[in-house]
Amino acid sequence: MNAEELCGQDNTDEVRLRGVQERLLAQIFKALSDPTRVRIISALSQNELCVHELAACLGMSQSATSHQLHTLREMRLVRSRKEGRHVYYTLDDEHIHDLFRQGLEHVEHD
Amino acid sequence: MNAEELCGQDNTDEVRLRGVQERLLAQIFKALSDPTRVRIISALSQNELCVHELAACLGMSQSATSHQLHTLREMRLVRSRKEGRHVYYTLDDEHIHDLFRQGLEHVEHD
DNA sequence: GTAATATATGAGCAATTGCTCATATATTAG
DNA sequence: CTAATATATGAGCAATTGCTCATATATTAC
Repeated sequence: MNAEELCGQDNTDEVRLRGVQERLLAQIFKALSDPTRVRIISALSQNELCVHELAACLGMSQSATSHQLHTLREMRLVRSRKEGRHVYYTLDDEHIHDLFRQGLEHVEHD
Repeated sequence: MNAEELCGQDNTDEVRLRGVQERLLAQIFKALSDPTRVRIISALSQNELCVHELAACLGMSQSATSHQLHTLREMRLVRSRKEGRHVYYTLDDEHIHDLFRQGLEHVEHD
């Protein structure tokens, strides 16, 4: 049995696609792999918040919060909406909410 | 509105519990945040495999594979079973399988 | 017994990361 | 206009991480 068969793949295109998906998946999980970012997702799963509200909520500096939001925005896990001086953040879509909640369930049932 | 209210929490015990859960959740996501580990989970979601089979499948050294399996075992995402000289790994439970598949769906629908 | 095979693990190192600090930009208040 | 407020971002630094290399342990083959 060769390595591809052990991985449960025989079609070359499928293997390539799977490889791309695994990298993308790792990126999403990576975005969720930091406690601060999980707390941000957690807070945003309940309220739309602007940066300085989030910073207060996390007990972190404006700069640190903004940097993390930048990361989350790049990963398309959050969306921002500008209103005057404020920039309000929300979760980008229901998928993220679901992934977060399913992870939380996993933690709760431990 | 104070910071706790912005986080959607008013009860102190709830806040503490939520904090613990967020850390645990970040740990699980962290374990899934590396492409190599995602590939391991992906492979194990299809077959039970021993270390050198996994190494071949990943195209990585025995040592690197074993180190990553150690991490995954510590996080209780995989389980090992010894049989003679071989140590066979499987996903620890259905929850991990579900989390992996839901993440994958998210990637596929992008 | 020795040799070969399978796995685990400590040390070390380059790359990445999450913060701080300083600073830039943008909007509102006076 | 100037001052205050809200956010973004580059530089830098300490901590973490994912690998390699060497080596230890365990099992099987002879």
